[in-house]
Amino acid sequence: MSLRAALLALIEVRGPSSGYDLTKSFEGSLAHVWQASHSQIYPELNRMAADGLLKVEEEGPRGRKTYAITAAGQAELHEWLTEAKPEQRVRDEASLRAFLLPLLPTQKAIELLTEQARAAEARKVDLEALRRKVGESSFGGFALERGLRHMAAEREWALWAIDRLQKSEEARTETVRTPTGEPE
Amino acid sequence: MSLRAALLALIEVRGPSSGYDLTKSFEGSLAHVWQASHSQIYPELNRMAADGLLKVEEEGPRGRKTYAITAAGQAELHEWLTEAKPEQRVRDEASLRAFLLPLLPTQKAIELLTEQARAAEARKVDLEALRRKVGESSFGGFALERGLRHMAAEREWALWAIDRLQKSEEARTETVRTPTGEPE
DNA sequence: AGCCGACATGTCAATCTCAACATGTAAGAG
DNA sequence: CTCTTACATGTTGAGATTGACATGTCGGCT
Repeated sequence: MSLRAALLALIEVRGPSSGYDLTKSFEGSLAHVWQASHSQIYPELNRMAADGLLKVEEEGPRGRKTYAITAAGQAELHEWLTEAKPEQRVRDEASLRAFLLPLLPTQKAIELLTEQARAAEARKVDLEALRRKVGESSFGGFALERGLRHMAAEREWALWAIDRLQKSEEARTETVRTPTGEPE
Repeated sequence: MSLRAALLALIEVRGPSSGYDLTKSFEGSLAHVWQASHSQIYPELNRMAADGLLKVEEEGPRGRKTYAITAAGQAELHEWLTEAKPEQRVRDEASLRAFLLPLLPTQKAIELLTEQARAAEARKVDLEALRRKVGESSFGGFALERGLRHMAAEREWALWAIDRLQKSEEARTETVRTPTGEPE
């Protein structure tokens, strides 16, 4: 359902568009939040036209078909935006990896977390650059800010986890050195 | 690949388990990070056994089959945990909704964001309760902390977005009331 | 004229996921 | 003995997604 909503929304804001245009849009800033390639988009546009949500407004050169949103399409989009209950479940490889982290030896876990903190920081820098480029209040601005905040949270979590692992490792080493009682 | 990794990891930490056991595990705290139902788990276990990652250790009453991890399975798990590059792409309905937020009239957007902030807070409270229940350093502890931080970020983002929308709405109303120059 | 890159649309097979359908056993309560 | 609940394992059909295959056009450069 999300692909439909995304396509309806894109056509709503861009005006009548071809599958090719929409594919390009999915390669732009939208790629940060949802991905779809032409092999998914073209069939979906055909289905949506068959369902009356879109209509082929114009057939141009090179077989180009321009889809426009219909009243039914606008209704469907509005319905999705306001009524449809958002999918709550997370299914995120990063979450799963965080869950399974204790399976790794401390040192290896710290290495991975360090890399992850670095990656989150890099992604944050990218998003900041994107914001400077597209301006404060461009279309995807809310999503951009959201991404930034989540990346910051991710990075801080990784640093917290590293710290925790290091402390427990120190405690362990200490215990080994002086198994009982005070040192010396 | 993630389902395989999750199943291998569960069997690694739980010891030999049946599909039924593993299905129950997916209904527990693991459900916060990854979901799988028995209709996905049973066939996957069979494939993994065929691939030599698991072996049927024991057949019990009621057709119960207990799967144990093999050396190849342990190798595969270790490989996934340490070598496999994590999937970076996000495909998250919440992100898409954030992206499309400007399509809504300000008031409606504020309503939805308010609900979202509430939902994030509720989820945060749930996770805190879970942590109190299972203890500080239980198996999923890192993922739990990560979830908490992301929920906090989500809530703060929603509040920020509400504030921003309210300010732009006030500015708009103000402009309407006094189209040019100073009031009065 | 020939070639290349961008434009433009499709199909297909494989994989993942979900909800629904389907079947049967064992244990305990009444 | 019957009923219910938990145990236990499947299959199947539909939808989502990906990567590879496939085809053809148009404009500009050499």
